[in-house]
Amino acid sequence: MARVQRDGGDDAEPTAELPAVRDQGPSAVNGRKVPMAADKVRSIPEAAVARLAVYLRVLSGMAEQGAVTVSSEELATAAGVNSAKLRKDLSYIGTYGTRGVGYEVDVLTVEIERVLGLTRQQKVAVVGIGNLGHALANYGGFPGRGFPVEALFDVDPDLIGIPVGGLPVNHIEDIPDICATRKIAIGVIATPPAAAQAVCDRLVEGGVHCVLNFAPVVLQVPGHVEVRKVDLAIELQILSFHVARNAEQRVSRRTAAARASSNGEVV
Amino acid sequence: MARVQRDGGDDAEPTAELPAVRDQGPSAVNGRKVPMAADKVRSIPEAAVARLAVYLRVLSGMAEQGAVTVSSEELATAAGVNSAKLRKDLSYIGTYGTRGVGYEVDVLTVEIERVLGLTRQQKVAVVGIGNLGHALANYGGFPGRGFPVEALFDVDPDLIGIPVGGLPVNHIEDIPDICATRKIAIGVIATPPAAAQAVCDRLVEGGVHCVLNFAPVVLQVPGHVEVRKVDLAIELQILSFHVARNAEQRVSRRTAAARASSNGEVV
DNA sequence: AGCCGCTTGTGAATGCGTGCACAAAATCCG
DNA sequence: CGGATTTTGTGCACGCATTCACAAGCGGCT
Repeated sequence: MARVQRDGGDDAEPTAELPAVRDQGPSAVNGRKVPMAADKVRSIPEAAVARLAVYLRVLSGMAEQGAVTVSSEELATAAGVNSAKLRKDLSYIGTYGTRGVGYEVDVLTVEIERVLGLTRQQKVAVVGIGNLGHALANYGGFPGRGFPVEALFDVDPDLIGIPVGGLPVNHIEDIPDICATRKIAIGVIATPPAAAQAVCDRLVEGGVHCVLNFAPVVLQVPGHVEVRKVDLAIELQILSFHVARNAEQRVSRRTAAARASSNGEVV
Repeated sequence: MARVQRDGGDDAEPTAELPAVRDQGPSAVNGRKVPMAADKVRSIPEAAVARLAVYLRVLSGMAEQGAVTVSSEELATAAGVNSAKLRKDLSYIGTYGTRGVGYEVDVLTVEIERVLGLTRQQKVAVVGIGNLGHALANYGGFPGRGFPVEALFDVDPDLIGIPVGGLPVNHIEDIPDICATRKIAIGVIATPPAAAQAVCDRLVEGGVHCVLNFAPVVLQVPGHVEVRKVDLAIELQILSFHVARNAEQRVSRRTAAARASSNGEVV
């Protein structure tokens, strides 16, 4: 049966609790610090993972400017969070800071990359070479390099074989085969909404476990598949909500002010 | 002073408490329903707003298929959430359901649209007419119509004046003027990261209160400006994290299985 | 009319994430 | 070498969001 798309919230997975992931001898092999992190990985909150990615980008910017160490305060303001949150986020992946000093930029970079799985390259396939798909394909390895685009798909016969961003477009029918043989890890869906579910099914069939969905539909996927969605319309509508809310507050403030002034009060 | 980008989480606003949203005559069928909702609007959790937008889309799909009423259960599964959450989300905007029956599709649609501020059209400007900006400009009023793109900007002199999606491209310098005169409500930043902050400042200068940022930078904006960001790289890295996590679990499960089998246990 | 079954709306409980505040640690300096 | 200073790491408390579970309410059926 098809499970429902998980979207930053419901954790009701069949992963159960499984508190016994760690090996029996807990302190048996204490020499290294890595195994602890390996245990901890499972417990990093999703929100923290997203922020880790932000820290990583900020760090790379700092490294370019020759920074060697960075304090939690600096890094936090640069990333737009408060320092306590940053430190807690970092504590999920281990303790790589030096008290009284800060963090070594390159150490932290490497550790975050490791936790995010960026040491291995994740191959990406883009499906739907329309306006958006075109843009994605031309991103060329995607920012931060580590996500090479290794397959493109579309239904349009006129597009098949045409190279986009240096890669020929294949037909959607070939998704399962090509994804399987090229070991695609992440599928990006940039098709019209009507086609998205079918495309997604083919991706899953091809062994893709992670999907980034730009189509405005709720995808149904088996439980082991991770879906993230990026939805333009929804982002705009959220902003619209804030516009409306602010306009409303402004109105009510104005009426309140009017009322107050008619009462002779000072605003 | 520049406030930091808020990003789906910190709600530390002066929203106060105001617990009782009074519940006078429920079935009193007071001619208007607007005022009550107007009070409530402020207290809708951000996460719920995002889901309301999803419900809206699902509802419009159902309306097209001729559905008149829908139960919370149906709507919930179609939207990929559980029904309790859906009902609570809807309860934030009022009580428009009929017990024992469900919700009228069109009533619910209208009410959600009203809360999200979609009754008024929000004018959009797109800055940065590269691959992505091109795609955005060609979206043509954006999905769900209600977000007309009314201005395009870029630095490239070769692009100035060229119509993209039926709209001429203006120079970035003119952002403040044009946004102000055309009453742009939402600015979309699709520039390279280096230019994003300057563009954002100009948008704010032009009176834009809401920004949708595609550039991989943390924007600094004054407190009254709402920023939402869509970051490809971060989405991919989050997926990458899940790939790594799953791979790891699979490995540890395998080693566990190996250990178990070597112990003669049955897995 | 009155009962029955169905579905909503919501109080209460639970869980999770955030922010605070402080102890622990490390460096620097006298 | 010891104290002052700085900054990390984290226990704790708070608040928000999710989920549960059930009473309230409505339509249909007899």
